[in-house]
Amino acid sequence: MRLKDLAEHLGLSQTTVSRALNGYPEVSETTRLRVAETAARLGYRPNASALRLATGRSGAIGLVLRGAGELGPHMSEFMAGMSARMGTEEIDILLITVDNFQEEMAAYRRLAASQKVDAIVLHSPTLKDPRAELLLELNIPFIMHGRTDIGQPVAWMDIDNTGAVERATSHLLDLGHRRIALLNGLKGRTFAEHRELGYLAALSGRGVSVDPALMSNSVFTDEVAFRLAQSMLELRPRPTAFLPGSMMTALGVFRAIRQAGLVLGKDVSMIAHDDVFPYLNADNMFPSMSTTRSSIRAAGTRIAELILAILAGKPPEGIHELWPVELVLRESSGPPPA
Amino acid sequence: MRLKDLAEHLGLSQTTVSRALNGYPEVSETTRLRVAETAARLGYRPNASALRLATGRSGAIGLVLRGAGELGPHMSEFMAGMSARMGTEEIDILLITVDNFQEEMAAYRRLAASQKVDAIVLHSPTLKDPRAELLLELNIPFIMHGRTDIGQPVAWMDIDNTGAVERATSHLLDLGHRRIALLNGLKGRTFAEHRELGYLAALSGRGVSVDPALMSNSVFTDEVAFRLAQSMLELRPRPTAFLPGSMMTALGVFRAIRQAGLVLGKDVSMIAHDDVFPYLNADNMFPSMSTTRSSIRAAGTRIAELILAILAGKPPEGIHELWPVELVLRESSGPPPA
DNA sequence: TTAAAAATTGAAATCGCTTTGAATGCCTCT
DNA sequence: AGAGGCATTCAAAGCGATTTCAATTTTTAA
Repeated sequence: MRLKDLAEHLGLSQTTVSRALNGYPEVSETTRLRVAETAARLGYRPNASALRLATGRSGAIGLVLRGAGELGPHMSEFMAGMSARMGTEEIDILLITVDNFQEEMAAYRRLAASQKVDAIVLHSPTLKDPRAELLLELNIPFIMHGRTDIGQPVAWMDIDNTGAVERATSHLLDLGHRRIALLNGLKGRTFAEHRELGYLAALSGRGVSVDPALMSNSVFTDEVAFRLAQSMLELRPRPTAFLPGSMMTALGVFRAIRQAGLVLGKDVSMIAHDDVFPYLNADNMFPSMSTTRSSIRAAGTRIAELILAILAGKPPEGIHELWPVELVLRESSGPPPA
Repeated sequence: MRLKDLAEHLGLSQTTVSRALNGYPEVSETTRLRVAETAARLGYRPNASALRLATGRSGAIGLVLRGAGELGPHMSEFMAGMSARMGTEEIDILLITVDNFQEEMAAYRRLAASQKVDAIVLHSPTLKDPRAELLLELNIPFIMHGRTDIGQPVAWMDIDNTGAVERATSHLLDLGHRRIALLNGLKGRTFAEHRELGYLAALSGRGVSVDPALMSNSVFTDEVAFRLAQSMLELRPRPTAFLPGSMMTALGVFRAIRQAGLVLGKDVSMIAHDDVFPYLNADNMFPSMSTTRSSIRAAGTRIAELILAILAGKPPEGIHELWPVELVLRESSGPPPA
């Protein structure tokens, strides 16, 4: 069922039918109703490719994932959030996976040249992210989940990682902890650097010296965290508190603590960063987990909203949004053992 | 940079340039080379919308998720697998989320009418899945991850859930277990029904009676599993073995076992189904986890391959693929306590 | 040397929509 | 009654590619 068929069926021209369906004013109310009714009855939907070609809008936004493994729990929550918002509009999400940095850059060039997407979501930025520079150069609208500093203004939305870790660290220091381990994300990632800043600021604020052995950078998986925590717990004096960068990491640390015969919340404290996974509730753990909390799904929804705003004409360079992070104290954090 | 510009730049017609780029035989080797070189140098890429309109192929395959929450660890692994394969081709994945069954059906109708996708991947089927009937009626190619019985042949790829659970259950029975708890997926889902079949077959094969209190149906999350296992462990006589349907479920059961002061692998045995998550390794758990194993990511890759085959003309009704499931015995399973 | 066949190129139609510019009919006003 | 204005409608020109069919040039064969 093409527009042409529908028009013939109605005894009208394509022009009029198109206008009626798209809500243009120069169509009489009676025809509009008749057209709408018939279109609905016959299940007419404009051909997506034709519509895109005619309007010059692809009606899609792109998300490029590096290494397929990047599609983990964090990313899928984020996407769920984006998708929930985009579903309402007629915009869909294009998922592209690449194997490395080179391919990622190539993918952006391809997306731009083929005009497959109207905008791009950039995530997991580094401090000076060349991808942002490329997209700027390619002149394709984009928004960054996170921040980068490339000398030119870009649209971004981020959470206050520095503030979050600073508060958590300060709280532990207030409780009397002096050996606090930070299980951070990969070196070079903006969020990890920001968290480190918060950690260091809190320590130096109280005049506590920094022990590099208590700082690690890695991916956020149960397993890696288990090993890291395990070896840290062998240090003497051993750390009395942990700051795992994600809930997955927290699970690994938790295991290491138990493995060492220690009790979480008594012998060792922990404040994890919680991106709020529906299937991993900090409240329902034993002991319940103290967290710095910020819903990554909500972030996805917000990013989608901001993209829509950009596509509607809002200047990207003005879009900067920093979300505060909650500190939720539960049973896993307490004073250090005497 | 449009084809027209490129053609003018080369002093050739659009026809010839198009042919040269698409590898048609009626173009001299020298021109082809010249065209290819220039196109690469100028970074020409055909406009995706125009190409789609002209060829009638949308170059995308659709994946509809119900309730955004469906985009959990299983789905993202599956998608990672699909995406890895699709990336090689010029086919992208369209992600659509809907809120309920009605909307899902509507989404398929929309996809079909607007010709936004060339094919659809159907997942998490029920025993008689109306979505499959709809897609058949809409005459849009699709493949099902899982199985359904609607009286007409559809393309599918599935793992042998029945066989997997039957073997795991039989093994536990052989070890002497008599009270074996099955933590199954949602009632009505084909995979869950198939697993139940395997469970029941193994029990009746050894003349062991079925206790409905040891069978549950739920989503696969840590939390729910924890509660279910906790209440099952209060039964007397209590179960001596668990069959959790996923690794998330296994973690919850694990917690419940420890919470009850019992030791996994000694007091209670466990064989979990492992979909192979890169961040949750059965081998590295303590104790290491016995599993029935089948990579859901590999399944995604295979589904992508089968879709490509269908798009290339292979008749869907002949595509049926049943993957065997490995039984990997590790420390979490042993004989019941004396 | 020339006719026929093969290789190579191009003009124009096509895909299904939106949108511009023109046309039609009907009022209203003088 | 005729002109100007408004509300509707439509024919046709894009959008940027592929593909059909025709035209031209080059090879081959007689």
